[in-house]
Amino acid sequence: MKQHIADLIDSALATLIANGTLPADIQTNVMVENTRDKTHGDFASNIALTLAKPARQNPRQLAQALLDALPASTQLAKTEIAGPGFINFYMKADVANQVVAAILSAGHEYGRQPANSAGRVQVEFVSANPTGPLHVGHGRGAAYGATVSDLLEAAGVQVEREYYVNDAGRQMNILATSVWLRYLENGGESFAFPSNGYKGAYIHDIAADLRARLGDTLHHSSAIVFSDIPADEPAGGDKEVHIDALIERCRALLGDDGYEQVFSAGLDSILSDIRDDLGGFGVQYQQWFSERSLTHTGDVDSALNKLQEKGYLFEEEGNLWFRSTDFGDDKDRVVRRANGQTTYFASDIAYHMNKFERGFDKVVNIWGADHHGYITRVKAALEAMGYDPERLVVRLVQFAILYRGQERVQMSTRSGSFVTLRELREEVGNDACRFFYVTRKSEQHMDFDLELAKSESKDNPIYYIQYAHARVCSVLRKLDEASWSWDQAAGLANLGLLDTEHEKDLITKLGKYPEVLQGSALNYEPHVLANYLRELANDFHSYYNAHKMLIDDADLRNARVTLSTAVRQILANGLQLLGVSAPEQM
RNA sequence: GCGCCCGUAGCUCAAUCGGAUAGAGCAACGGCCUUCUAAGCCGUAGGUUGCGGGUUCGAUUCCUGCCGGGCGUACCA
Repeated sequence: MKQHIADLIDSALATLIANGTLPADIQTNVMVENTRDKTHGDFASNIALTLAKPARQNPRQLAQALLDALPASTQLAKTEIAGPGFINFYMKADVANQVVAAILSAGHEYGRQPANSAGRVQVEFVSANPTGPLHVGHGRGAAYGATVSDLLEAAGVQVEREYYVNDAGRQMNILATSVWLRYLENGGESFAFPSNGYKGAYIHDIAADLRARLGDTLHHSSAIVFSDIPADEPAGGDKEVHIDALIERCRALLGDDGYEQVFSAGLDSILSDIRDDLGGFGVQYQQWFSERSLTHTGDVDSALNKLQEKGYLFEEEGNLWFRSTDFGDDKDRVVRRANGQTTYFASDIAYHMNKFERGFDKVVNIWGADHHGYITRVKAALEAMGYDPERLVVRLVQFAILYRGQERVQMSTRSGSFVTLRELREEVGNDACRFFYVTRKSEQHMDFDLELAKSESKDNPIYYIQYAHARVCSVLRKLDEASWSWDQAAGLANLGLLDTEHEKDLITKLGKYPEVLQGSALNYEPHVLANYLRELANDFHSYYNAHKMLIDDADLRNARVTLSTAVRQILANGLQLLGVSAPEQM
């Protein structure tokens, strides 16, 4: 419809240029938008306002000239000039009503673009370090990433969802050492657990499993383990030095094979827990990408070689640096330390090279807001390697602050006193979790109120929307129980009877769903769809309250029930995209 | 210090890539159940969009300077 109106305006503009009203070289950019206020019609164009200056004409007069030159259309009911020079367009009712038939005929597919019609995109999200269970902060990234992925898929994009597993580096070594120390405790040793170690209960579980599987093959006495280890912080030492020394001791005593057994026991257990957790949250991945694999496959070396060839690496004090300042970064970055160890950033460069080599049209990274400092340097590396950095899209997700009533819940992974995503899901339910997380713009800070998410009342927007869906189902059940009949074909034929404000508003709202979905997807903004569903539910509740559907007048009854089922279809489609169930009864 | 994000009703947040009178929900106040689910609906009130300039027909939106908050500024991952 927008396109149709734009074509009409283009035609009118051509006429005005031909008859000399407008200069031949004028720049025209026709924009047709939805009106915010229905007293302004269904669609509006600001074309007369934008052309007023270059054409040196009064905008309202120009608008009138355009209307005089506008070709006749069978779809428009009327046009008018309003305000400073807007042209408002009113659709004929039967044109607007066609959306109901379109929705019922397409059903679940309504609003979706044909699969794989809009390119191929990778979405990487969550990618939390596998050092412990996911906590509520990760939940927002999970819900956001999953929803954005599903929305893109609905927009016709072929989506590959990926989790980058940070299974390399010091934190993982701290984890392995923590597991081993608990294993030793489990075998009867007693000592002060390092203040910088992982103290969660899950470490005990992993250690117990390890002992059950391997017996005491990894056992050493605490006297040997702690001999000559620098003091921990509570004893007046440095906790970092302390834990690093323990890591080295662990490696030395266990050897490569033994250490690997402990290491992978921790990694495998936590990773499978994360997988299970996300699966339960309705979040699926096509790919779990291991950071360690980048070293094994040689991707890290080849990425560094690539930068070397292009002349962006230099050595200083034994370290190998990437000259990222050539691409707008604040300072250059180390990619390989003097001791030969490559840095995390080097893995990141290799990983992004790997992503780009896989040929996606776009690569979307969903990162926690604390990673925003990395955007510049990663894009710098991509550009240096000869890739187009514009193909990398980074969306930052701000942290969600959890409240229990008025009280703020504190979180800390290391101390083990955090609230896990799993606990949150069990407490408030998956539907409320998924919905609450995406109901705000991702870059907005967000307060997640547990009490509100749990409440089964109208305060809780998710119940409100689900209830609208259930209400339509309820009407159909009543229809069955009573002696009423319902004929969808007759309903569609009688949509012209729906002339109340409530009904016209509902139909208008339904007509906007495809572009809401499209805009929500392409801008990575699920909250737009969430808000739309809230509004649609609101319109339906108002309608339901004002007019009875189960009435004697068969034509009107058929029309109203038919409209209601179209609303139900859109609610179901939208909720499914948000990862929320659409219950038939509540 | 520098960089990025944010600042909108008492609270939590919108505002369709510059549009018309800045909108919802909570909370407050007043109404609506003999009627398809009151898990709902209707109404009232609530604003100098942090502050000051600038750009133009028109600014919450773009530019600039302040104020306030968050994050970052690693040879950590």
